[in-house]
Amino acid sequence: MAKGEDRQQDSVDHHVARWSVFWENEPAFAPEVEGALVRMNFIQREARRADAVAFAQAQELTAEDYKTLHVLMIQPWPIEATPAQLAEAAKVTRAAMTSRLDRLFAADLVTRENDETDRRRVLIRPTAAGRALWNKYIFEGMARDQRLLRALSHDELIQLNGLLRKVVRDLES
Amino acid sequence: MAKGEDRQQDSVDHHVARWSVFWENEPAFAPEVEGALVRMNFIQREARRADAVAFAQAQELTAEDYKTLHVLMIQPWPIEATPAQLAEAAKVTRAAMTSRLDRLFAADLVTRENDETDRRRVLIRPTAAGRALWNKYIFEGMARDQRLLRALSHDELIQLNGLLRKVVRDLES
DNA sequence: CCAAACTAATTCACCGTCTAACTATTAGCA
DNA sequence: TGCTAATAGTTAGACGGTGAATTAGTTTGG
Repeated sequence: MAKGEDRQQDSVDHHVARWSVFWENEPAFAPEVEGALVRMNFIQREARRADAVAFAQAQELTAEDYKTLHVLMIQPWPIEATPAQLAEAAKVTRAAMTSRLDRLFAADLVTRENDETDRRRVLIRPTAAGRALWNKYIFEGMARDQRLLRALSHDELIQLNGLLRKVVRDLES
Repeated sequence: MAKGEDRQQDSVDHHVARWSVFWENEPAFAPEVEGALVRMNFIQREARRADAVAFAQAQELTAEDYKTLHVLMIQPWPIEATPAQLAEAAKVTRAAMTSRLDRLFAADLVTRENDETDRRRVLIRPTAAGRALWNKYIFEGMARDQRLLRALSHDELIQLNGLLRKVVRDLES
């Protein structure tokens, strides 16, 4: 803003401009910080909404259950995982993963198998139907993601990842 | 990546690199798109987690209830709003807002008043205690947000907002 | 070698959200 | 005017998540 080139605004600019009136001389208020977080929130929300709509129409499975299937399919190990590994990958608690796996198991999309070398553990594997369903939706999901960020050129996407990567690295250290 | 300058990686780079093996020649798979979305998700999740921790320690109010108080305090109108307006600002359904307001009302942080000019409507106003509580937490929240994005310089934050603004404007149109 | 500590998966109670239905009130229009 | 449609807020029931407690199996150290 105020850079000679009169950049187009979004709704977040309006919100932040109004807040700035409250906290004009307040050092804790950083408009660029608040703006960036609100915008990321907006984009994420839109992504979840689009996913939910797609899976609601499909009727075959929920977005959550697809995500579970997805983290199972892209495990580093061939094609099996424990509930705990899946819970970590999907970023939910183990209790939540148990209930997700109940549904996938009931729909014959995964198998539960006792690990004989450590009998506390359970090994989850996708069935043929599970693999087929994942294949059916994986590319549609990617297409939705591309549509979401279609406003950015390839170079801009690389630039965006560069900035986000700095933040993530800092938070991970 | 592969630009002469050997940039530091984050965990998302590893995931995406592994996925790339699956979909090497698949045009629907855009590593920069998936990376950007996963990173935004990571950052948002971290923000929510930090907020939840802060309010759990405080014991006075949940992060959700604070957010409700917040959207009430920063309304464009002097300092009153209907449940519907608050629901839209907080991005939850009206039903969810009803239950949030029940809690705030029970804690004497807001008042409910019948609008005599349109008797379907209810006007919500913060009490003195509600205003005080908002004031108590607003700057801590801003400080958390700044800490979250501390890895970026001022210029980088402006750059980041420029990119995100493009995406948001596209999605809003 | 066995008790204590740890780990894996599950169950349970509770929470906050959502959708859909319902009540009350207002607006539109024949 | 009086009927219909739209709108504001709430309520009811289901869903998915969490954290704590439970059951079962494994590891560790005196």
